[in-house]
Order: sequence, then C-alpha cells, then structure tokens
Amino acid sequence: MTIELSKAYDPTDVEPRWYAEWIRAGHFAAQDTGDASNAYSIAIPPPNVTGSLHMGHALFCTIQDSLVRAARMRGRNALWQPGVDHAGIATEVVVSRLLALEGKSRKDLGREAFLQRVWQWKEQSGGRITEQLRKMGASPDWSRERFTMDAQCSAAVREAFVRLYEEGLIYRGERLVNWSVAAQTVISDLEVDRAEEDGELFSFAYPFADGSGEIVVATTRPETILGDTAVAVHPDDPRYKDAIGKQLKCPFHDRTIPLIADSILVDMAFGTGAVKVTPAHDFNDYETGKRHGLPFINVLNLDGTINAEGSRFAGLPRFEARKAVKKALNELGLARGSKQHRLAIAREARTNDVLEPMLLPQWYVHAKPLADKALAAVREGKTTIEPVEWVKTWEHWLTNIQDWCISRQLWWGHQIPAWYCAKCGAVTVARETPTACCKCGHDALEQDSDVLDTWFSSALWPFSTLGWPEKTKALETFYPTTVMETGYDILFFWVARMMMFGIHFMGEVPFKRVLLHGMVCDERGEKMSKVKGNVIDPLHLVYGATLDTVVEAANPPGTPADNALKKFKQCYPSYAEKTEGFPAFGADAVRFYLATNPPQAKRINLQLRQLERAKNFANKLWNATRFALPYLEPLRADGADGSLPPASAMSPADRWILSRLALTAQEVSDGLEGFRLDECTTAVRRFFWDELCDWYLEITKAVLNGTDEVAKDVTRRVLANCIESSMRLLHPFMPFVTEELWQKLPDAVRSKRRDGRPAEHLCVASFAEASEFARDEAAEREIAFVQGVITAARNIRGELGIKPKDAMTLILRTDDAAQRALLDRYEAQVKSLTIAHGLTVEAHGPKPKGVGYAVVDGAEVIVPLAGLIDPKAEAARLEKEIAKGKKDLEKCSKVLSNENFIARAAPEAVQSARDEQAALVARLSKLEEALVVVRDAES
RNA sequence: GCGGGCAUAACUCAGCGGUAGAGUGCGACCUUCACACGGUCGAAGUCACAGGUUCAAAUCCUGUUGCCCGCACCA
Repeated sequence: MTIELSKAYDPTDVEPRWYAEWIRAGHFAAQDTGDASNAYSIAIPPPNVTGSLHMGHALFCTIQDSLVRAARMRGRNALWQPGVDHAGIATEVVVSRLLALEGKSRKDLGREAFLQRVWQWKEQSGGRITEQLRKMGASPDWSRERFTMDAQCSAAVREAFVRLYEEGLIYRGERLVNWSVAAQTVISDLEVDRAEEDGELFSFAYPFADGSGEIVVATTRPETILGDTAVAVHPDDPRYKDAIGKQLKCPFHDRTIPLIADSILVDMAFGTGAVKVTPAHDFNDYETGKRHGLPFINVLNLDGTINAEGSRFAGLPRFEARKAVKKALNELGLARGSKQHRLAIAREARTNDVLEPMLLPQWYVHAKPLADKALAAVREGKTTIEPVEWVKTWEHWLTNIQDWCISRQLWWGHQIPAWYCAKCGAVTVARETPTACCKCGHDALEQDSDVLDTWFSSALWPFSTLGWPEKTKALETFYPTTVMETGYDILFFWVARMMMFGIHFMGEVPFKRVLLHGMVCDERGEKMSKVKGNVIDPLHLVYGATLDTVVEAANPPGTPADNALKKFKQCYPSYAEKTEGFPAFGADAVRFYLATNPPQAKRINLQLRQLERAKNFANKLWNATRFALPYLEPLRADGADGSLPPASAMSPADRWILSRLALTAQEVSDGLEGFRLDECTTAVRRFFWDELCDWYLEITKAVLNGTDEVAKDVTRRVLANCIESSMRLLHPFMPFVTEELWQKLPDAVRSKRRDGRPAEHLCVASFAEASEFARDEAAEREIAFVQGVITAARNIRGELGIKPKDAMTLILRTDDAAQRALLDRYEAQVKSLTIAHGLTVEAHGPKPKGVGYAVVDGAEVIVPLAGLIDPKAEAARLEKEIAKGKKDLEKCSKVLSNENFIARAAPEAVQSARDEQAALVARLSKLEEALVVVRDAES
C-alpha cells in the first residue's frame, strides 16, 4: 500500500488535523513529580482576556512553544503554563463601551451588577485568544489554565497584599498621581504615553499686591491658575532679585501668593524666567511646593470639572474652564499674548485621554528593598537576562526605582483587602473579611473601594499559577521556572515585578533565564498600530485572507476602504502591486519565519517575502518526502530494519550526509541552548534544502534506481533516517507539517520516546541529537571534491552558454588515486548532474585545444566541445579565474612575507597560509597554461 | 539633558580577531522522471568616517557623523 501525497503542500488540509490528536493523547500534560531536576517550565506571559491574537503573541508563542516542544521531546517534564490576565482598565473600558451602546453607564448598574456583566462578557469572548494560540500550534498544559481573577490567583493576591502590609512594604499615602478622567482611575507612571503635540503657550501677568508693577508668566494650562500657590524665579536672576518675597495678587481669588526663588524649577533663559507654581497639578511644582512648604490646592473634581476652589469657574469641565480663564484674563487686562508651542502631552494609552496630575490617596509598594534583591539576583547570576544588552537598562531602572502605585479606581480587579472603621478611622487589613475594627473593635467597617493594579496579580503569576500560597507539588516541581520569555517592552512592567515578588515570597528567583524579544513591525520598520493602518492579524497569514479583509483589519473600524488600502500599501511596499491578499501560509510557515529572527533584533520587520520562503520550505519538506516515500516501501515489510547501517557498509555520500546531519543537530542544539532560534532554523533549512535535497537526493537517485540491492538497502535506510531526523529537528518550529510527514514514514525508521517507549506522535518522539550520527571529515572532504567537480563543470556550461540540450562530454584528469576512485564511483552522478553525455577519468596530460577548463583540488575538469565553445568567452572566463586567483595569492604572499606573522602568529595560521599559497600557485599555473592553449586556438 | 543601542551587497539582517555570509531581489539559462512554492549559473560590499591597539581588525579601543530606543523634560 503506497502512501500518496498531493503535488503541493496544503497547510489548510493538514494543520487542523493534528492538534486535536495531540490533545486527545494528553501529550501536553506535565506531571507534578516533585522532581525539579527533570522539569522544564515556562509561564506564559498572560495575554489580556480582552485581546485577540496579534503578531507579538504569535512571536512569543513561536519562541516559547519551540523551546517547550524541544524540551518535551528530549524527555523533560515540560510545563508550559497557560492563562490570561483580567486586564483591569482595558476590560472595564470595553464593557463600559458596550454598556454605553445600551445608553447605560457603569454607575447606573452599580458595582455588583457591573461586575456580573464583566464576568458574563469574559465567559463569552474571553476564550478567544487561547483558541487562537491553539491555531498556532501552542502546546501548553491546558488542564492547568489559570486566570488572574480565579479563586487560586485571587487567594494569592490577597495573601501577598496582607503580607507586604504586615511587613511594612505596602502603605497608603497621598501623592501626585496621573488621573484619567475618561477611565476614572489613576494609572502608573509606566503606563503614561507621552507624545509631542502642538499646544498654546499663554502668557499673563500677576500684579504685585503692593501695586509695584507685575510679573509675567506663561502656561499651557491656564485653568491651573486657580490652584497656583506661588510664582517662582531663579535666585540669581537680576530682573527679579529685588522682588523675591513680595506678594502677588491672584486674579480670581481674594488672596495673594509669594514670589519665591527656586533654582531647580526655574530656567532663567526660558520665557520671562518666571514660573507659576501649581503644586497640586504638576509634578515639578509638587516637588517645588514640598521644598518651599507651599499650600497644595486641588482645583479639579474626579470627573474633570473645576471644583469649589475654582471660584466662579466651579463646575466647568477642564477644557471649558481653560477657555473661560483665558477670556476672563483678557477682560481683566492681564493677558499678555500667546504663541504656538510644541509640548509633550501625557495621555492614557487605552482611552487616549489627557491625564491630569492630581493629589489623591493611593496604595503604594515600597519598592526599594525589593528592587535591591532583584538587582542582586541578576548580578549574582541567579537569573540571567538575554540578550545581555538589556542588563544595563535593568540596572538603571531598578537603581532609580520609584514606589509602585498599586491602587486603581476600577471595579474589575482584586478589591483591596483594607477596611476603614467608620468610628475611629483605623485601617484593618486582613485575609478574611473582618467583622471588627482592629483598633477599636467597632463593626462599622467599609472596604476600600479600589482594586489592585493588574500587574500586581501578574507579578505573582510564576508561583500563583502553581498553587502558592499553598505548598504544592507543582511548586516543588516547577519553581523556579526555567525561562521567562517576553517582549522587552514589559521588562519593567512585569519581569522586574515578578522578580521582586518571586524573591520576596518564594525566597528564590522566579526564573533562571529571561529572554527578551523585539517588536514585530511592518515592512518599513514602523511599529504596528491601527492608527498607522499596518496591523496584520497573524491568523490572516495562517489561513490566508482577501486583500479587503487584510486591509480592514489593519485599520481602526470605520476607516474608508481606499484610504486604508493606500496606507497599507505604503507600509508593505512588497504588496503595492498585489491585489489578491494573503495566501494561506500556514501556522508552520508563520512560526518558522518568526523563529528566523535573532533575539537581539529590537525590531522584526515583517517581510512577507521571507514568509513566502518559509511556506516554500514547508512545500520542499513535503515534496522531498513525497519523492522518497516510494523508495522506502521495503522498510514497511515485517521485521524490516530501519536503523542506520554500519559505517563500513556506507558510501562516502552516505557518511557525508550523516556527518552533515550530526553537525546540523549540534547547531540546533546549540541554538536552542543559546536561544538562537535563528541559528536553529538556518541550520536545518540549509541541511534539508541545500544538502539533503540538492545533493544527497540527487546522488542517491542513481543508487535507488539501480540494481545493487545491498547498496539500495543501505541508501534507503540512510535516506529514511535523514528525513526522519529532519522532522524531529524541525518539529519544535513547524509542528504540523513535520507530524504529518513523520506519520507517513515507515514504522521501522520512526524514533521512539526518549525513555524507549513507543511514540505515537512525533511531538513526543526523542529529539534528534548530534550524538546519534558520526561526524566524518574524510567523507566531507570527498564529497566536497565531487561537488567541486560538478560545480566547475556547471560553471563552464553556464558561463559559456552551453545549453542543456547541447551534447557535452567531460574529461576529468587527476594523478591522485583516491580522487580517481571517487570520480569512478560517482561517474553516473557527475554525468547526470552536469548533463554530460560522456565522461572520461584519466591521468594529467598535455592541455587539449578548444576546451572549457577548470581546476578543482588539483584535478582538472575539461569540457572538450570545440563546436560549442567560443574561445573568446572561455579565455575571458579563464582570465577572470586567474585574476581572482592572483588576488588571493597576492594577499596570501603578503601575509607570509611578513616576518612578524611567521614569528608571532599561531603556528596553525602560518601553516594554513602556506598550504593555501602552495595550492594557489599550483592552480594558477594550470589555469595559465590553459589560457595559453585557448589563445592558441583563437588565433 | 541623562542613559542605552545601531551603522556590513539594492532590501532585511547574520558574523564580532585570522582571505566578506544568508535570504530576498537582480541578470541569464532550464519546464531533465519530488517540488516553477522548482533547478543551474552569474553580477553585486574600500563591512559609516577618522585615528589607535595587534603579526593580523568588519570584528577590540578612542573620537566624529548619521539614525533609533528608553528615562527626564521648558513653564
């Protein structure tokens, strides 16, 4: 029964079949053995429950799944811990928008009902991203899927909060924070998006209270005048020196504020050199206010309207108030003009709302002591950060760390386990809901309405998912995790915080190695964003999509189609001419392509051509296997031996390809160890395509179609093992196509599991290791010689324009017995690969006329086809070769004529230079003789 | 302003002390019995610039120029 494969590989036919199989077999399940030595674990960076798969997810999925699959095949107890986080702000924004469609607000529903709605929404659409990860071939242990809001993770959050509070590492304090009016919550400094925008710098005058003139200041936020509590100048500024200490009259209030001197805040050269100070609404002014003991006047309500402090402007929304204040100053005759001004505006990422610095009480984590331990862990090598470039950034940030504001004024999240006593005002922080105030014992307690920052629960992820605070077998087995792999953009958000909490709560780092990847960008290197219209949905690449669909997904909803298309083509120039959208590249191709990017690349410019190449590679695997399968049929016989034959039975080509395979397996192994998936994929691609397909397969055709049954058996087994091993080496990167093809191979050649048990699927078969195959340098040299001869003959053909249909014969001359033996042995292959009709192997002799000529390792390749060869062209070709040789020889001789080189360089370097020189001299003399003969024929 | 990074073939990027690499693209040829999602051959780089260390530098050091990314930013 012969297995037939279609002519071209179709991922849409193959990919959907295997995932369910793997799941059914339970291959992704990790075991809580308690044995940490054989464990390999990666905690997934939990995607937002609101999200859908983007290229960044596809990238981490590829990298992590490749590492995990390789570990699993190597017999490690591999756990890829899956899950999603609750994404406080993002989710609340999404659900609030849905409510808005019904004409309702969050507050209309109330906390309980709103949370119900969020859970409902989460149940409906929260599973989307994990479904999408399955499409990418991800192999986490789904039975352990966690959610940051589930009971286990929530218990961990509460435990962590209470412990930190009891240890004095969490406190409540009033400070200036970034308030989002739109999201109705504070956000952390890290989540602030700053971008330059055009604004207006408005100038106005503060009159001195004593009537002795005025001082002019400027502002981009005139409404903050309502909260000014000083004007500052530089102490050394001669213009204002004498006025320091005087009082200034507030335009809208019946009060005066002082003119103070501050060298930190004030830049004499900017504007008038005088700055208004609003300590409750500006970060620099806040510091200034603390330095000078100024009052802090908050003028904003949480909804962004001006509060009672704003006198007649009270109740106006902030931007209305800005206009009104300007108008009023004009009317008072205090306006002193305005000008266009570029300034960096802070916005909240999800709502794009302008953030307002506000003085509000919030909960903080005292970060310094935690950060010091995280720093030490990396310095001591307990955790390594790769690529190493990031270590400096890590150091810089952690040494200058600010306390972490962990409270958010949201409903969706872990409510802070702190209760305030209505009677004495004391705070009770507890694991279980308390019934009495810890101080006065009264029972009138109200829980803090805020929730914790999502990153707080994410920071516990590597151990909360394993059951902490319980002492579980899972923790014992998999903590510390082996690798943390994520984007460099969340080094601070997440990696640093996991390190701090991991060390603090577990007493051990949460991961031994950190691997940071870059950002997937468009073809021009621009970060993907809907605003730019360059977002590509990875699943559109996997399954294919029409151009309309692709372009629609690239832009925000509602973008006009023609405009969207134009933007898209600008971002992806290689698609400028196309009309048909994406073909189904398949998950394997997307993965393979993503894996070819080195980890130190900060930007990964999505190159659709490269992706196409990856798809073609899958097709190559398919077709090479399709070609080989019929020849492997005898291995399906009962009791057939599919193992590698002894070296003594193998031909040089057999030993050569296995030697290359050994090298490749080593490169893949090294690449995995060093997180250089680019090197892994390059190595296997080269092996399979350039070596196995282009040479070995071609060489074996003559044998497999021949009559020598013993040779056929040997070749068949070598070929089968090469293909089988290639599938094993590639499986972590391209799980679907390799599984499909591996399943089609005869049983006798399919590898077992690492522990010797049979492997029903490739995904649990033992990984291919270099030790399975022998390096054979002699065979490598021999085949390199045969390849050299073939390439030289092809070169003559190509350069001289000898068409394939032109009958060509070859004369190969060498006095070296080993070379002659090889050429005899591979006569059929040399002929077929050069399309030569005849071939003679003989000893060196006088140069014949009218021939194409080349020298390979001292052997001569002669193409005696007088009728076909243009002597002029051949002369030109030889001259080019000679010029190249002379240049090399010159370099070589120059080095060797340097006495210092002979004396100081490594002896091997000197020897190899001498060998090189000798070979070049010999080669050149042969080529020059040949040139003379050609010129003879010409004249 | 402070810190970090990058400048290598037309493009995207490897290499990081011993004679310049890959893929794509480009030019020519080939539908030869797995694959045109293929095959063969070819052209193409003074490795940003200037110094220095070394027998030897794309590779190490210093400076210059040009880009990029963080952090802090002018009221």
